[in-house]
Formats: sequence, C-alpha cells, structure tokens
Amino acid sequence: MTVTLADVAARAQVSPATVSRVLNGNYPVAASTRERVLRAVDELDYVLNGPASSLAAATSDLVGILVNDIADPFFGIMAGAIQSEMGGPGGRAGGERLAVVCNTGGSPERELTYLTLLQRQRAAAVVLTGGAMENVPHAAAMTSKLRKMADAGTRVVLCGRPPAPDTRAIALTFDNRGGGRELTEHLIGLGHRRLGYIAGPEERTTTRHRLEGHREALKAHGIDEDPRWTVHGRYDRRSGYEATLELLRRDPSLTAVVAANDSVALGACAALRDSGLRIPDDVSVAGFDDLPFSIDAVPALTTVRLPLAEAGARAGRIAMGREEPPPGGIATVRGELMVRGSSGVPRR
Amino acid sequence: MTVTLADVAARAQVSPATVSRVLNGNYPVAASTRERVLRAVDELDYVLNGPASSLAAATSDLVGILVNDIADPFFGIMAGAIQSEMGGPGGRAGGERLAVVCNTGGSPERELTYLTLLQRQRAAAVVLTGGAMENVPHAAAMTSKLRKMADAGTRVVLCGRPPAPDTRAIALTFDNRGGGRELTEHLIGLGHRRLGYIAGPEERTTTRHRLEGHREALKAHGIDEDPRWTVHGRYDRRSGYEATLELLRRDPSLTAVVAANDSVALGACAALRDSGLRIPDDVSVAGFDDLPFSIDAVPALTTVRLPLAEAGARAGRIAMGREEPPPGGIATVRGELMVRGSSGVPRR
DNA sequence: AGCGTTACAGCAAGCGCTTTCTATCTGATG
DNA sequence: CATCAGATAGAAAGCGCTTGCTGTAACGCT
Repeated sequence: MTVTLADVAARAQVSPATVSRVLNGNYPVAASTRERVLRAVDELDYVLNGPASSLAAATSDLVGILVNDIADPFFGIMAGAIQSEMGGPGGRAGGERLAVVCNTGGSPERELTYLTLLQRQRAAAVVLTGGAMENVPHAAAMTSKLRKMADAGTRVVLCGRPPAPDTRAIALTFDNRGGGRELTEHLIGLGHRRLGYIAGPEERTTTRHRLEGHREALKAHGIDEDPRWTVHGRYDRRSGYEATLELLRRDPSLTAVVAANDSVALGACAALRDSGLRIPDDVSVAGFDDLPFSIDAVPALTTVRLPLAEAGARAGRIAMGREEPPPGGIATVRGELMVRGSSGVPRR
Repeated sequence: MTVTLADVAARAQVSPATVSRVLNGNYPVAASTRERVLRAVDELDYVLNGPASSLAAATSDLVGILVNDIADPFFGIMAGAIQSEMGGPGGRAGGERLAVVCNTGGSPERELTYLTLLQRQRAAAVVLTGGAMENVPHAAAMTSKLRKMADAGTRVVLCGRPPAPDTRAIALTFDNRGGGRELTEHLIGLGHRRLGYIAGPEERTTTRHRLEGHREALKAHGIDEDPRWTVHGRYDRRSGYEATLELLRRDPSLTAVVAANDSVALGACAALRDSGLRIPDDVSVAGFDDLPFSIDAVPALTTVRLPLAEAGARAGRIAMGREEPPPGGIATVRGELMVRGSSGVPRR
C-alpha cells in the first residue's frame, strides 16, 4: 500500500540502511549509489514516515510557537518572524523544521494542553509569545512544565514575556513598564493632568506592567490618580470603544485617554468621535505596540513601537540554536515612543 | 532516563497493553486497574511518546493550516477560527488535535515544502487558506500532491480558495468575482465613471477574480476601461499608497479608487490625503474583506465583508469530520457589500 | 453440576526508521 | 607481495507504542 524505505531499497538494490543514509546525507555514500537511490525514491514517490523517523532517531523537527490570539497582528507579526528563522523552506538548507503556531486564546488550560502536546511530540523548541497569566496555580504549573521540557532537551524561549525563574527558559522581555511610563510622561509634558487609562485584562503581566509604568509617570509628576480614571477591558477595539464611553461618563473633563494597545486606542478614537469630541484638540489618545494600521488612523496614533519582528526573529534564531542566548538568559527589548497626531496640547 | 509505558506498567503492576488502553480509553478496563495506572502515570510524570504512538497506531493528530501571511489578519482570523474547531468538546473524547499554522509567505515552493512536511507527519487533515497561485507548473504539482495526500487519507479542505479539480479536496470558495462586481456597481451607481483599480499580485486567483468582477461591472454599464486605470501591487498598505500616487499621476481625473483589499485601501486613503484630496468628496475609496480596522478608517471604509471566521470555522469542522462536506465538495461563500463613508457621489 | 458468556488482562508481533557494529573491497605503503 | 588504512555497504538490534489474539476467572443459566 504505502511505500516504505524497504521498497525503495529493493528497487535501488541496496540495503535500507543505505537509503536512510542517502536521505539524511550524513554518511559517506558513493555518488553512483546515491543517484540510484534518489531515482528510486522519485519513481516510487516515496514519502518519509515522520513518526517512524522521529522515533528511531529520538529527535523531532517540530518547533512550537504559542500565541494568545492569532487573529491579532501583534502575535501574527511575531509568529511570522519566528517562523521565518526556522530554516526549512526558504531558509538555509538542512534544518527543515516544521514551525507550528498554536493559538491559546488566552486560556491557561489551552496553554498547558498545547505544551503537553508539544512535549509528546518531543518538540525541538518552543517559543512562547506575549504576556503571561498571573494566576498563581497556573504559573506554578507552567514553571514545572517548562522546566521539564527544558530538562528533556527542548529549547524554551519567551518572546515578549517576562522571565520565568527556575525554568532555564531564555527570555526576551518587552519593556512594557518603561514604555508605558514614557508614553504618559509625553502626555504630561504636553500639559495633560487628567488622564484616563484603558487597561487590558486583569491577571496579565503585560496589562500590569503597562499600567504600572503609567502610574509611575503620574506619581513622578505629582499627579494624584483618581480611581475612576482606570477601566479594565480586553485587548480589542470594541473594548476600547466601550471603556472610553465609560471613562467619559465617569469624568467628562478628561483630556487624554491612554489605551492598553493600538486596537483599544482605535476604539477609543471612535468613541470620542461619536461623542462629538475632537482628537487631539479635545482629548488626546495614545496606544501601544505601533501595529501597521496605527499610522493610518486619523489623526495618526501616538504610541510606543515594539520591535515585534526583530524580537521574533531573534527568538527564532535562539530557538534554532543559531544565535547565542543573551547573558543570564534574559534580555530586555525596549520600545520607542512614536509621537504622532493623536496627542497634543490640551485645549480645554 | 525518560519514563516509558513499560515503566508505568511495572509500577502499576500491569502489562504495557493495559496502560496503553487506559490512556486511550477505548477498551474495557476495570475501574480499580485504571485508577492504579493513572496514579502511576502521575507519580512518574509520564509523557506519551507521540512519534512512537503515531507510528504504532498509523495515525496522527496533526492538522495543518497553510496561510500566505500570518501577520495579515485576513489569514489570522481564518486560522484562529479553524483552530478553534479542533479538539475539545464536540469531537470524540480525546479528539484533541494539534493544529499547526504554516506560513508560506506566498511562495509556491514553501507551500509544497510544507505540504510534504505535513505528509511526512501523516497529518490527519490540511486546510489551505487564501487564493492559489496560477503558475502552471506549480498548479500541476499542487494538484498531484493534494491528490496523493487525499488518497493517503488526509482530509484536504480549501478555505477561501477556488476548487482544485481532480484532487478530492473540499472547497469553500469566496465569491471574489461577485463581490468585486457588486462593489464597483455600487460606485457606478453613485455616478462614478472614471475608476482606478489597484490589483493584487499577478498570478493569484484572488487578484484575478476580484479584478474580473470589477471589469464585469464596468462592461455591464458601458464604461470603457482605460488601461491606465489598473495598477498591480502587493496586498499591503504601502503598495496601496504607491499605486494610488501612480494612478493619480496617470489620470488625475479619477473619482474613485477600488483597492484589492482593505490594507491597500488604507494606503490609498493616505496617499489621497497626502495629495490634498478629500474622501469621498474628491475621490471615493473602496476596499475588500472588511477586516476589523476598516471601520476605524476615517471615513470608514466601504468594502465587501467576507465571513472569514464563519468560513474558517466551517472548514475546521469539515477537516475534523464533524460536518458534512457540501454537496459536490464545493460551496461558494458570498461576501456582503458594506457601504460606508469612504464612498460617495463624485463632486467634481 | 456443567456449560456458555462476559469482562478483563497479557502476549507478542509488528509499525518504519536509524545507527552501531561488522564485512568487504580498494588502493597505497613498506 | 603482504599489510593496512580508508571508503562503502549491509546486518540486525532496537526506538516506544498499539492491537489482534489468546487466556482465565467469575458469573448466570438450564
């Protein structure tokens, strides 16, 4: 039925061992023999049996990429960059790796399930992107699982995620706190004193760090934060829209709205426009991430650019063992403040 | 070193066969035995060896999803929807499948390479998203590969892609031609007679079908198309920006610009603004796909909504064998015209 | 009591490949 | 001419799991 190595061997009149060696190319095989084997492979349409091969060789060419939401370009850009470094198709010859993107949807259980699945497959490496959940039992389970995977030889890389102590995981962490601080400082510098903040979902490191940065900036400038100025939501446009209306209801005198990310900021802009407020004359808006569409908002979004593609590419190279991990296994990736039209001097 | 089934068996004082059956749960095992086994699994931290299991069972729980560009929400949304239908509740118990997203980057070679990789892994199913390349030799290679995979038992589903004759692949095709026609008809109905068209990359079915729809509409209304009115580019914002400037240079009297998709349309809007033209008073703009950000453009983008998430979910269910394929293996998914602020009556 | 059933559990034969060790042949060397 | 190193090829032992088939004990029935 299906063609096996043995069939190819028979056709090429060599032993299965030789065929295997031709296919893996790490053992001397005479040119004439090789050619004969290759011809047989071709004629029989032979396809290597991956599982059998992985079993016998005790290795696999699978690399897992975990993302919170694959429909969000924030993750898509990182995943694409990681995958582009996986050798395989398009990359250097040889290290063909099957990079698989797994969508956790922000669910802790799914995150663990996917890790178990990858562990079963004896994945060569795993890259976890985006913020971590701060739920205590889950964090403990993650630590334990990541450590076991690392111990079993899987390279574990965190991209845009805080370090995971006691796991041997390499971490490329985004400086969300610093970026958040800088952004809010920019607004304060423009003269804003009443700033609303639309935070992401609770129990996420990204959410917390950005918010902490914001608060640091307020505190540093002697602004007492009003509890009404913070609203939590999801990382999407809709949430930004609703949160902004809520913010406006709570305190109509706000002159600036800082959003957890660019999508949220876009929703905020829509809500402000629908409320008859002009940006930035009446209210300034700021986002975070600098996704491609941010520059097309009208006015263009002031935000913090995160080098997603660069960080992803680096994470990918480290996962492939093509780049040295940073000293101590931890590197901080900074964002860059992008001042654009959505922020201005408050006019009221 | 690593814990195997045999270790668990020894610890639970049963045979390996029994452990396997407990784990796969498709064979009667006494409750007390099952519990003993489960305890041993837990105590030893046993992790099933995926390759060994796949080899012995001659099946795999891998499902491949091929996308052109994972950083593009168009694909991200579909991939997320497909993946959301994998495993968990609804399927048979333990029907947890590892959905892997593979990024072809629009390259024919990578597309084939990934298919081969998935074929090696004996993937249970493969979903190909987005338009196909029309390059003849590549199309032939794809046909042959898809047929082989289908013959080998892999379920092949095309999502947002034209049917692939002679392959047994199930196709959920987007009605790009119809959507394109409707969109242009809408503009013509508003009074536009000189319409620029920014097409996607050549040799893509999506590009061609949308363009054909556009031309059908022109012809149906007796408008002679000027060859200067069509420019080809990529499916991204930047390309839209540049193409629009080119279009304006060729014929400054255009009153509408139809873009290959929403990202391109956003670029077009930026170019028009930078040229001092107002939307839609001076020039109307239309996109395609209705990605989430389209509604946030100012003015909001007139476009054709494609039910990406619905189509993806359906493709996912079909791939999982949870939904009957459409009769004849082919279904057309229609888009819906979304008329918004970026299109209006030409005022000059 | 004798016999057919039913319900579990174990044996053992692979699944298709990799890789160590061994065998063979060639040409070079002293 | 005997010997040895180097280059290739093959034999065979698994890798860790699944599953068809074979026990075997306990149970219900006539």
